[in-house]
Amino acid sequence: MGEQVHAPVTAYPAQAGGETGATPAGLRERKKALAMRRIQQVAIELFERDGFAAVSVEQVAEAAEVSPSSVYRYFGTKEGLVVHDEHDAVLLALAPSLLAEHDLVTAFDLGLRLIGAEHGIDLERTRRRTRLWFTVPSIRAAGLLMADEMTDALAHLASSGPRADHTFSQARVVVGSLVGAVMAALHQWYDDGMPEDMVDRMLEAVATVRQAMSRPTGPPQ
Amino acid sequence: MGEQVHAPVTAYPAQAGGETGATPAGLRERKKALAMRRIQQVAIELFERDGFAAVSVEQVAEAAEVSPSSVYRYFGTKEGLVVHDEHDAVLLALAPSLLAEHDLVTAFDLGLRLIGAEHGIDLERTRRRTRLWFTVPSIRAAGLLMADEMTDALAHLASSGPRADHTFSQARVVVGSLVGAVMAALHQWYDDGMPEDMVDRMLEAVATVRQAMSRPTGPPQ
DNA sequence: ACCAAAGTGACAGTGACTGTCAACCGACTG
DNA sequence: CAGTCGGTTGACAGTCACTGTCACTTTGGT
Repeated sequence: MGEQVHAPVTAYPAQAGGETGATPAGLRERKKALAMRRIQQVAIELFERDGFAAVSVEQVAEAAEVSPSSVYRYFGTKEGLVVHDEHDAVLLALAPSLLAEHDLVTAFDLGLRLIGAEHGIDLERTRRRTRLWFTVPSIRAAGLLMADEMTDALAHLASSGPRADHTFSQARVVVGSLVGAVMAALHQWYDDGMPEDMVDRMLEAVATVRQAMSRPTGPPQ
Repeated sequence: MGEQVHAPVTAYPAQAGGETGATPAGLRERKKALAMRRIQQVAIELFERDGFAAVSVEQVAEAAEVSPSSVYRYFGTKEGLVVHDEHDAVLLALAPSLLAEHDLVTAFDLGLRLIGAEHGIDLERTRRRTRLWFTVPSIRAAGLLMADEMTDALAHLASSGPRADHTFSQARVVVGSLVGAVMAALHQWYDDGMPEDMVDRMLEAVATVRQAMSRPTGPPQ
């Protein structure tokens, strides 16, 4: 029965109709997307100003002029207000074509550039969200769960397409390690004061892993 | 004020005195460790039987003959009852010596074997906890947060010791990718019905990453 | 205009989590 | 062995995240 799940982070409620282009067609969806953006904006500002714990979902709802019910419908959890990322859907939509033309690691590299560019457009927003990410444990947990689900989704795509040169099991491991590396890079980027080179950090991380792992240091004994 | 943090997972309350050998010295600590083990055992059984959501912390406390306050003091959150792992402290304690004698990836490999052996001793318990891990999103989130903190801790150790051939930044990325790979392997192990070869799966994962990442596929264009 | 479907807000209820405080117990002092 | 000191425990009260439900409204198609 009642229990604080903290979970349905990846339940992108707007994903229903299966979008293709940049701007959705339905007027209904557009309004929803707009409302979500406004609510998230308001929430992040309140969280940064007064502290995540000190702001209740009800306050966010009031400030955004919607009911608490709607906040939960849209974002699932309080943490979802911060970690929900509209660009995730874009990446997921683009992934198949990337994977059709490149090998896994290269496709990941390209996807990273794309996503990074999106985030670079509103870097200040990205900074605010990242600050909350590393400041509030429960937000980080929710974000990591999202990353985990993304890993799974990408591994599925990578192992199901035509050019798939990995089994699902292998793809999962490779994507998992890539995501792990990027997460670490994000952490380092945050520790360094979040300068403008976020994407470069992440790409560099992939390169670092490549180097460290390619050293032929077999299992000992 | 008042907020379900889901966080202090890595707060090993029993770690206070800085243990060295296998069995702690203080009688007080021993009782605490024993109580924690009993509580966790009871909790996991109840969760598996009735479902995580259907069992309240109060019920766990009652079944384990302690107060709810104590449960929270020991495990921090309801999820902590599942994800808390006594072996983590062991790994953390052993890591410095491993890192002093081997390079990062090799040390990780060895640590994996050790930890894996510990878990192999009570494989059924490990299976039960893993099942809950992948069944209940909030538990997975808590576990991922723990893994993240472990990553950080290991990266620190790897970059601070004498033999450190990585900066903290590099070590963090490498460990991050290794942990990511192992997590993916764990997921795959679960999907395959959790046979006896858990450790081998994880080691294989590291090898897979090594191979996938060593392919000289530089950034395109 | 009419209708079916989907979205919205109001409401009540559960339980996870926090902070506090008095009672208590194990560990060292003389 | 008595004393006492620091940390541990359990009781209690309070907050709020989250769930389920339902009447009401809005939207998109006829």
